[in-house]
Amino acid sequence: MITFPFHELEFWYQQFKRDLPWRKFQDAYHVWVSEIMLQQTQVNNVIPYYQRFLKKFPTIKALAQAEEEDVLPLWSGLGYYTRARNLLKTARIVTEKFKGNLPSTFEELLKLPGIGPYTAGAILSIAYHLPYPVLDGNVKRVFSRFFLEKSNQKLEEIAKHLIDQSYQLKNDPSSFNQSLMELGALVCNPQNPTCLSCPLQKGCGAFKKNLQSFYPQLTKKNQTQYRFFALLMAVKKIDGSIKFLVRKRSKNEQWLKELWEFPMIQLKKDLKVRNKQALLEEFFKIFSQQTKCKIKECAYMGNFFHSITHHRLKIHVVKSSLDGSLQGFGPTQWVANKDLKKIASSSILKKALAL
DNA sequence: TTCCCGAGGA
DNA sequence: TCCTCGGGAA
Ligand code: SF4
Repeated sequence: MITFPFHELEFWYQQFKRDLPWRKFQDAYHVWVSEIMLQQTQVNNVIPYYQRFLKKFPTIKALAQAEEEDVLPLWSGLGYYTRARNLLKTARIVTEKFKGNLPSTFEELLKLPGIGPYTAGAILSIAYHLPYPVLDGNVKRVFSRFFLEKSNQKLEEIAKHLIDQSYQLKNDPSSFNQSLMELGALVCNPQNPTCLSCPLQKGCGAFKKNLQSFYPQLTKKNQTQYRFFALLMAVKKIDGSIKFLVRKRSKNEQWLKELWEFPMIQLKKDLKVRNKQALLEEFFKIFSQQTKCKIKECAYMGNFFHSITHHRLKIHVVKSSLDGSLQGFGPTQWVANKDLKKIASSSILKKALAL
């Protein structure tokens, strides 16, 4: 028997829980879509994506009938794009094999692409009200601090025991798990936990010993690697409207596979921005050597950074008109500004446009 | 600049 | 068991 303030936490949750779009309908489909989007992604960034996604695909069957080209644009800028591809794969499997109902056992859920232990637990507890633990980053942090425990294995055991105990007390696993995650997000946050307003304060080990910043165990991080790129925003007037040239990345690229982007060339070293004329000439050389096309009326638009896990990309942007076609970049197309949001892309495209 | 966050493949 | 994938907030 573990001592834990179940009632205080539940009371706090009912009072302070946020009114999030995926809390409106907590059936398996809504829970699944939201939990996939919330993997590695902040709540506030997910909200608009979730709303657009559900509007376009209100049911799992609607999603199953879609093609990747319909799904990926709704993921543009959200990151971890295999999530969207796996979402579609799983929708098709579930529609064919389970008549459109997500399975309600841990083992069956784990077999589905994109569903791991956390997401399986979330679906089982939130949608099906079954006593399965969820141990995401938020919950891990709360337990680690409350029980002064750094071992992942021990934390998993604690999570299992607590959801069972909570269930014995006739608590709904859905609200118990969500209350833990909500507390981790709103109160017991990573950098600045507000222990003075925390419903778990009384029994909390980290609070008692003032050790909040040492729990949970911090994971060692890879060193950031820098890469430098020249990006070409080629513009052309077609039938009286301005269009941009984009290319589709291949499936062999390291990241952002098969997404559309403004053509980029990796540089051996950073460009010096001080001399803009020299920079433009350098840029011209880089692109004309590798693309066999002529760029003219160049303008240096500036640069920005973009992070992809432990890589940090510094991207220089030149806007120009273009004669001839681009060789060696795979499929290309000219797209009007207003249609750029309809293609699958990363947020690099948005950042370049915003310069 | 650093930090945070699940699943899958090697 | 380690390493990889994106992006935004602080
Ligand atoms: S008292 Fe502080 S450290 Fe303990 S659970 Fe609450 S917010 Fe976290």
